[in-house]
Amino acid sequence: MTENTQQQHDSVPELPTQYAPAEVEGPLYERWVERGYFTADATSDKKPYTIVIPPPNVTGSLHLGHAFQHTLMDALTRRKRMQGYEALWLPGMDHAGIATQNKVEQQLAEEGKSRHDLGREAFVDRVWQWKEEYGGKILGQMRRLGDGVDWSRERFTMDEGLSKAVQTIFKKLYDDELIYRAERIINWCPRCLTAISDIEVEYQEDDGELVSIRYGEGDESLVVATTRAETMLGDTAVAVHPEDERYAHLVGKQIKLPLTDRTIPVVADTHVDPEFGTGAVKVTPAHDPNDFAIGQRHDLPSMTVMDERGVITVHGPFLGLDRFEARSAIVGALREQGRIVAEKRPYVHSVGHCSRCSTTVEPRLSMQWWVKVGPLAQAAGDAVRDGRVKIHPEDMSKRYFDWVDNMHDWCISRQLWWGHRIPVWYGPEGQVVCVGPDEEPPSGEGWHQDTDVLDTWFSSGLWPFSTLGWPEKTPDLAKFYATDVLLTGHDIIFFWVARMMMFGLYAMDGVAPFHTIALTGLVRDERGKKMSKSFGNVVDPLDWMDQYGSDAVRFTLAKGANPGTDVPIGEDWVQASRNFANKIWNATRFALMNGATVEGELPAAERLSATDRWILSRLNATVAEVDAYYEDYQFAKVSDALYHFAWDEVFDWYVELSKTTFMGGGEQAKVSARVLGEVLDVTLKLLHPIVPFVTEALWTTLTGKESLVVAEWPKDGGFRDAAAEAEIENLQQVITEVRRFRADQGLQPGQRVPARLGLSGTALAAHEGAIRQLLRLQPAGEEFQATANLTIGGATVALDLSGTIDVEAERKRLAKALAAAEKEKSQATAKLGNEAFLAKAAEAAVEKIRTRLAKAEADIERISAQLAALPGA
RNA sequence: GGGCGCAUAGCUCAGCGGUAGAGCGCCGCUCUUACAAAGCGGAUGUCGGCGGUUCAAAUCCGUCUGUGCCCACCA
Repeated sequence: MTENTQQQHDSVPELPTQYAPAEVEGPLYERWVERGYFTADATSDKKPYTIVIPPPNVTGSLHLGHAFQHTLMDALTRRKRMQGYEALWLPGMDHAGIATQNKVEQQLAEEGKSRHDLGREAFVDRVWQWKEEYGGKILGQMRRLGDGVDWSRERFTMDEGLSKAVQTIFKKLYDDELIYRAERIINWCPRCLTAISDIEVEYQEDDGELVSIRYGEGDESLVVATTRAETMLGDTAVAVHPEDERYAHLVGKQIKLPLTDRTIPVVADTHVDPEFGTGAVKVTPAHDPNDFAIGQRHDLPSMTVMDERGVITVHGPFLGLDRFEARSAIVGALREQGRIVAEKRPYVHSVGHCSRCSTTVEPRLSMQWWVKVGPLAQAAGDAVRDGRVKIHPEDMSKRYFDWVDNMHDWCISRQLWWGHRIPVWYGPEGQVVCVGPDEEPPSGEGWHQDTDVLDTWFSSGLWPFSTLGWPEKTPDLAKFYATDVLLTGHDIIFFWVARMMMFGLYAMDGVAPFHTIALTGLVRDERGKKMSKSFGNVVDPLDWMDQYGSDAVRFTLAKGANPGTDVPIGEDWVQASRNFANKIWNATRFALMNGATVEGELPAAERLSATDRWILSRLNATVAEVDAYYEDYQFAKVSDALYHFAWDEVFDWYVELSKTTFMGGGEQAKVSARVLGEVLDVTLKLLHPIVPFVTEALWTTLTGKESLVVAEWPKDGGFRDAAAEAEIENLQQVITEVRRFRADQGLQPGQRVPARLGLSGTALAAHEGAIRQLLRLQPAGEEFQATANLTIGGATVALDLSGTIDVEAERKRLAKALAAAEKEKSQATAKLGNEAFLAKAAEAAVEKIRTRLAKAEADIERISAQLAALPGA
């Protein structure tokens, strides 16, 4: 080691031999926040780059799905920040109406109370109290992950500004007649006691029972089939197909409804499928959406037979029974009367369940508020159709169109207490007044506000602009709207993405809320199975972060992020990523020990060794590659490219090849130290958006500069050196082949072998030191006897194994190589003998084959000679 | 009932018209200016089946099988 590098060595801070993320990560994050790196400036001249976080539920805690999406969003914003954008990643939480209300109701239940014991106002206070105490656990976890969000702009969907936004847009939609109130069949959850929208219903195949019941008497009777016998109490007709001759004589007649003293008409409706069941359908307008539609067409009365808890309200033997008890009781009663003509059980059919509590949904006739989605959805579809908004990956756009082009009106009122209360007042004489945010609600005798609140997704639909201050014309809104990328799971395209598109276009004068929708898959376990509590395979990312570091978790997730596809993750993989972080750590340690530096100009190309030029050429190519992948949201490819470049090319080959140079000292060592510094500088920058902690710790040590968070993103300087790349590839081949030979000969890795190298006339001459070093080859002494001669890529390596050469092993090795080369030759020859191929294939393809052939022929000649030269041949 | 996707090494996945790849796992040998959480070397595939297009198919088309997801007012 030269004096100079020794000096630098002494001045370098000591790094431990293992990276300890737990000690590094926390303090770094706090420092970033304190220095305001993540705080965006609405007044800056820089171009904005904005991402709003999909607001996690206030009740939520960080799961791998969040960790995954956050890693990607963080990587995007960190890179853009480094590229000189005014980057804003805006955090916040969703009040999560039903989920939160359920949580607090549970808490109350433990005290033996219900929300009704408290009353509305006190209950809502209690929820706020809960939020302060337990809510937002996820925010702390986001810090652990390293999320570079702007905490000064944190928002909550129930905060004052956002509530104002909700009221403003409600009023605007109401005035534009895009919000209306109507009595319809809605999905009702008898446990949550509220209406829910269509997409909050999850259908699953349940075992049911299809019973066929005879309605009417004698000639004037027919058989209907149903899985929901309890609703028959509310039947107000039977429907048949108009062209169904079996029932033509009954259409228009009244028949007796069993178990009641009512008669109901038989109506003809084309909705009925004559092929299905008996071709006759009982019609219960108040408890089934299809029946409701039939009822509308035939002007049938609606008869509600259940209350909001699903309890029968019809006087008689079934009064007070729960809907499922009533079902069996009614079937039993009908059986006694001999009216059950057929039963089929189990009968598997699709049944709707509440997505919040899994209770079977009860379709129910009720008065609710609706958004008329037609024009809004049209605009939302058009924005994607005409390319103003792009969906990644593209095939997901089909799903988006399926939805927006077929959307039903959206039921937005919820019979809950926690949420944005509907800003409508009703007067004593039936007046209905929608009140804007700056207006006084009507007061006086008989006036009262609607008691319902809005669907949670109503306020989250405003998120990309409400969080920036809308409806006020704030500097933030001007600077950061429209946002750039919306990154979220494909599972909430309908819940959230489509709604933001509708509201954004509507409220912001046709400007879409983002130009790109990047959809991610879902995180799964290492066997590709969905993570769920019932499988017991749910992993808390915090555990892994504690054990392996946040960077390891982040890198693993990014490496799995193939566009739109699900991401499997297992602990082994996190370990592998931790190993990678450790590798980066140690490579940098090595560099520091050898005086790597970023000080001073990078030496001109003429002063660089081929090894230096090779790595710089590869470095620049990698910058270009990584940028291209980032622009295409190919995070897996970004990570993969960096992993291999860093580990294989820089940490293995370049570092190993440079060791001789460093040991040699002198001018060349100084040059390489500068090159290694450069390579590390750029590599750490490239890695930083994905693994921010370890890179920050190392980079600040390496450069002595303030922070990588605000460092400049590398640019492809355009430096390429094909000759150097070819030369180093050749060098790698020589080394690999000799190593293989050594391994075949059973030589131990460290064992030194006398060797004579024939490199003159090849570009490899300059690498003799490295070759000898990496292959443990000693100079040939007086007694040197070449017992093995290897020829690789124009170089010859003669080794003296002092008679210990394992001729059999060598013969086997060579025979194998010869067979491979001969196969290669015959393949290439066949190809080149193919007229059609020569005529039609691209010139480059043909040239490639020719090169292969030439190489194969040379190999055959060489290997044959070596075989012949073997003792005893 | 419609729509979309996927089947490639033991596992999880890239590749998507011109010599089958990665990570993990597996088998050897090694403390060698950083790193054993490492290094070096090695083994492993009728690219789901069958047909077709092409000079050339894991890659394009058809079909079958298996599998996953989404949508739907399946009485």
